[in-house]
Amino acid sequence: MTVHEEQAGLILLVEDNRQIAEMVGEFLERLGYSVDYAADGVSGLHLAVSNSYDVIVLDLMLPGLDGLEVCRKLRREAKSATPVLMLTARDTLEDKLVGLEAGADDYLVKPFEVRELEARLRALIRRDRRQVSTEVLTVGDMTLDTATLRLTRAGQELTVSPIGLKLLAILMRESPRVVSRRDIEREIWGDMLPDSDTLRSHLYNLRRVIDKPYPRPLLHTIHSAGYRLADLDVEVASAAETV
Amino acid sequence: MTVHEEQAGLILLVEDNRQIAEMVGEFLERLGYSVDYAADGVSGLHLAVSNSYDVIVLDLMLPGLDGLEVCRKLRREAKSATPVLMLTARDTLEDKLVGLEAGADDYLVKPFEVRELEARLRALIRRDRRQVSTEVLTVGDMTLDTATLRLTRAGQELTVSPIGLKLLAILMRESPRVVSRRDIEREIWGDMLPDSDTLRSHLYNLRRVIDKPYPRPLLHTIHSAGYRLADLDVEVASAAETV
DNA sequence: AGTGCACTTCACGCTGGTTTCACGGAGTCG
DNA sequence: CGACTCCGTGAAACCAGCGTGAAGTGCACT
Repeated sequence: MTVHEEQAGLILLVEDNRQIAEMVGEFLERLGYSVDYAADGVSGLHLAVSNSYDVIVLDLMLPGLDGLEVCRKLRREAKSATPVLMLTARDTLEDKLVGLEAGADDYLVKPFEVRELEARLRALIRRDRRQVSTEVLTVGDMTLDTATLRLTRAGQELTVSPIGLKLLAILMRESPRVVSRRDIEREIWGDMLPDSDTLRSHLYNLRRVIDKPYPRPLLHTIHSAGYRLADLDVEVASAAETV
Repeated sequence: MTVHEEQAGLILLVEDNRQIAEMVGEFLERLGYSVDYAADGVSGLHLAVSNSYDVIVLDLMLPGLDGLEVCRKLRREAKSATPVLMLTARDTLEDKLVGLEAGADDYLVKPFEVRELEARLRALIRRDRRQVSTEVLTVGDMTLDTATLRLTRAGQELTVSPIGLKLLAILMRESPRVVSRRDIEREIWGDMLPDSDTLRSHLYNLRRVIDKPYPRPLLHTIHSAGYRLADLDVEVASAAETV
C-alpha cells in the first residue's frame, strides 16, 4: 500500500522514424516516464551503455547498426541486462525468433497501439524490479536468498539439506542474537520433536558446509545458552563505533 | 489456456447521477458483470487503486474530483493501466481530446444506450486481456512466446503438451524462484486436483523435452521445497557481479 | 456416429538424498 | 578435577522424487 511518488521509469527509445518516435515519446512522457531518444543504432548503443535505463525500446530496422546488432552488442559486449523491447515492422515469425535470440525480452509488431506498448513496458519494468525485491538474508560474507533458496558464501554456492536450510534461516533472521536450542527445535519440528537430539547432527552438518571451508567461522556456540550466527570482527568494529 | 471459468468482468462505475448509475449497474449485473459503484471522484479513485478492475466507467463531471483528474491520477500516480471508458454529457471535440489525453481509452456521449455501453466495455476488456496474455518469457536460452505459444531453446523449436506448457509458463514467470508443488498444482488444476501425483509425470515429460537434449539443465529440483527454472551459471555470474 | 490420435492420469518399482539415531570423544565451567 | 554440555561420525531407516508404460479420456476428423 506504499505509494511512492517515484518516477514511472527511464526509457531509451531508438527509432529512426521520426514520426513514430515523436508520438511514442510524447505519449510516454505524458504518463510520467522520462524518455531519451536516439535515431540510429550507433548513438542508441552509446546512450544505452552510458546510462542506466529501466527499459530500452529498439526498432529492428535502423540505419547503420540495426536493432538486432545493437541488442546483441549490448548483451555480449556491454553485458547489460536492461530489458529490451523490439519493434518490428515485418510480421514474419523468423524475425521474432531472431530478435528473441539476440537477447530481446519482448517484441511488438508495427503498427501498434501506444497503450499496448505502455502495458508491455510496464510488464518489463515490473519483472525486472521484482528480482531485486526478494528477501535476502546476509550475515558476514554469507547470503541466503529466501526466494530462490540459494546460499552463497564468499561468492561460492553452497548446498545444504532442507532442515539445515531452515535452521540456517532461523539463525540468520535472529542474526547477532543468541537463539536457544529449545526455540530452534520448536520452530523446526513444532510439537513433534524427534526422540533423540538430532538437532546436533544438523548443526554439525551445517557447520561442515558453511564454516569448515572458511577461515572465519560464523556459527558460534554459546555454552549452555544456545547458538549465534555472526561475524565477530564486524560486530566488534561496530561496537567500537557506538562507543 | 486460461482454465478458470471466469466472470464476465469486474467493473467500477463512477457516476454521481444516481438514476443513471442504478440503471447501468443493474443492466450490467444482469449480464453477469460484477459492478462496484462510487458516487464521487475521490471514492472512485480509492476503489480503483485498491481493487483490480477489468474496466472503469468514469463520468466526466463529478463532485469534487472530476473524471479527468481521476483518470490522470490513476495513470500517473497509481500507474494503473486499467482501461477507462469516459462518460461525457458535452459532445464537444475538446472534451474528447482532453479525455483521451488524460489516459482514457474510449468515451461515450450521454445520453447513450446501455447496449452500446456494454459493447464498448466488452471490447475494452477483450483488448486488455489480450495484452496481458501476450508476453514473452525467457530463461537462459529458452524462450516462450505466450502470444503464439511457440517455444524455442537454443534456436530449435520444441513441442510440449498443453499442461506441460502451462507448467512451464508458471515456472518461467517465477523464474529464478523456487515454486512449491502445491502452488503449481493449485495454479494448474485449481481445486479439482487429480487423485494421484500426476504433476510428476508432467514434470518428467517436460524435462524430457526441454532439458534432455541439452547439456545444461534448466529445470532443477529442490528437495522437499519445489522446483526452480533457471540457468545456474548465469545466476552465479550475476551474483558475483553484485559482490 | 465411428474411428483414431493425442493428451492426461494412474500404478508401481526403483533410486538417491535426508533425517534420525547410537556412541564415544572433546570442551567448558565451577 | 568431576559433571555437564557439546561435537564428530557413520550406519540405518525413511521418504521424496524419478522413470516408465499402460489405461482412461476427450477431441478431431472422417
